[in-house]
Amino acid sequence: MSNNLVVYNTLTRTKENFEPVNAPFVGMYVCGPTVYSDVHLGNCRTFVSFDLIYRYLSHKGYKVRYVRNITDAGHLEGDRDEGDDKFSKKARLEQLEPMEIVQRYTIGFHDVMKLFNTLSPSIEPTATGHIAEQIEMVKDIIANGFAYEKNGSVYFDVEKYSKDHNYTVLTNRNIEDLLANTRELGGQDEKHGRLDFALWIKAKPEHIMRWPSPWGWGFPGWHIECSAMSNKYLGEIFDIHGGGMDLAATHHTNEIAQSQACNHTQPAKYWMHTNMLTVNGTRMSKSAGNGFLPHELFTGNHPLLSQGFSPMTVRFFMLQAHYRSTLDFSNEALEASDKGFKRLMNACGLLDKLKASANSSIDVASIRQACYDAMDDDFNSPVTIAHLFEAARIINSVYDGKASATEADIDALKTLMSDFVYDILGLKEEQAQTDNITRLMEFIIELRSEAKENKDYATSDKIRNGLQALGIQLKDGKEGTTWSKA
RNA sequence: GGUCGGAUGGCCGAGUGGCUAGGCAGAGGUCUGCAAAACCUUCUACAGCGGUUCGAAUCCGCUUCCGACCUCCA
Repeated sequence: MSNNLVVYNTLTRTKENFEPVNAPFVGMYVCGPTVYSDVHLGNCRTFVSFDLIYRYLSHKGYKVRYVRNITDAGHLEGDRDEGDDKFSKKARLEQLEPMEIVQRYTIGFHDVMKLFNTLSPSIEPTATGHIAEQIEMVKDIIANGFAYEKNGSVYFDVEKYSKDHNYTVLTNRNIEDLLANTRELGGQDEKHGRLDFALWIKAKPEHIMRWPSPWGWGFPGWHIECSAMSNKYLGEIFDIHGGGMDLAATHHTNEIAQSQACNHTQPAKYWMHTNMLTVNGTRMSKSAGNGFLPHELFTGNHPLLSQGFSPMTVRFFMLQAHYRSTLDFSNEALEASDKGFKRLMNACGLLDKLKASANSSIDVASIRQACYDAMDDDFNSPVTIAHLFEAARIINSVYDGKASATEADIDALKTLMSDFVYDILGLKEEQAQTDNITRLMEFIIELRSEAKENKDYATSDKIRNGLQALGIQLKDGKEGTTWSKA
């Protein structure tokens, strides 16, 4: 495995050489979804981005343990550590058990991830499955003097922590400014300081999701689950901790404080944050109500869309932007990606039909190297894709007889596309063609060819136009006719 | 208000001191029974104003505009 990879680390705000704590093993923790409603495209972008990272690290030979949690408890409506648990609230609204909510949306999440062709994480732990670990961690933090219990709840003492540690290490903010600008606390608040956050929350009588603890019946605060589970499965220090950029300021900042207070070490060596998907320049989010749901996108059933876009088109669209850039979601941009994606996949489909020559007029090795260079530069998928389009152009040229490739060149092209398009970018043919359809099309094309040879263009055009209407495009080339889905 | 990040051609989106990003759209051409596809050629850029430099989209300063975070949110 070559060791040229650089990754952008939010901790240092620079690109750093990627040097795993314990190579060739890599531990990667990504904050997963809160399963109280459908995932929207913005959520999906983050998971597609980390899927790319997971795939590339694996391709380079690292043995990656990829942990992505499911948050199924403890996520409150507001971050003031009061108000409703999201699951309890949703359960009341829909007259269901909280765990029915969790089950429904967890399955929905997995279905969507599968459509986007993301690989499953190595471990997908749930918050409710790790209550004991969270309680243990809270106990340790109390024992270390960085948390206090008040009326059955436990809070993290941020001001005390910040005396010896850099609480805002991720966001580089000034703690005094934070103190000055944080909202006023409610009058009944139990916290010592206004930046303090809950590690454990006492359950109110009507609260359904509750567990026994040394401090009474309650439930864990949102941030502690990730600290406890990453610690359990990846150790006190692991390589990559990731999530959406929106999590950096609060969730990840608090995770670092918790781990530091418990284990005396920062949990992750590299913090990676993916940028937001926007709609008309504004962040797509659940609360803003501008979220696209995957099925709205696939069916085109949305006011901003003229047509449906397939999951692979959307994945390709996402990969055409760098993961740290915002990506603006629009019908026009998706249409462009749709066509580009089809062009790339069409070239891949021609690979088996290329004829080898004795001479070569192409240079595959330099394209392969350029793809690696791009991916090594903080997973720059858009540049990688640009180089793959160069490969596609070459494949088309060879197919047209306008460039020549040796047997070795063709093998190299096949390997290149297999490695980068399928394995690393995680793209795939939209629908595997069944043998029957392939044979059927061969038969139809043969009939049409006969009509053409007889100069019966009325028949040949009727066949072509009829297929066009069914969404199948015929293309007459020098080597015969090929077809694809329009 | 505080912190941070942006502003690239018709659209999306890379790029960071000198060398074509790429995709889509547009124009011309080759091929073709005609199409489509493909291939070749080609037109639209670097928010504004200063500064540094032999040279800046790229570095610095200011201005304008936009966004994110500071409330749950990937």
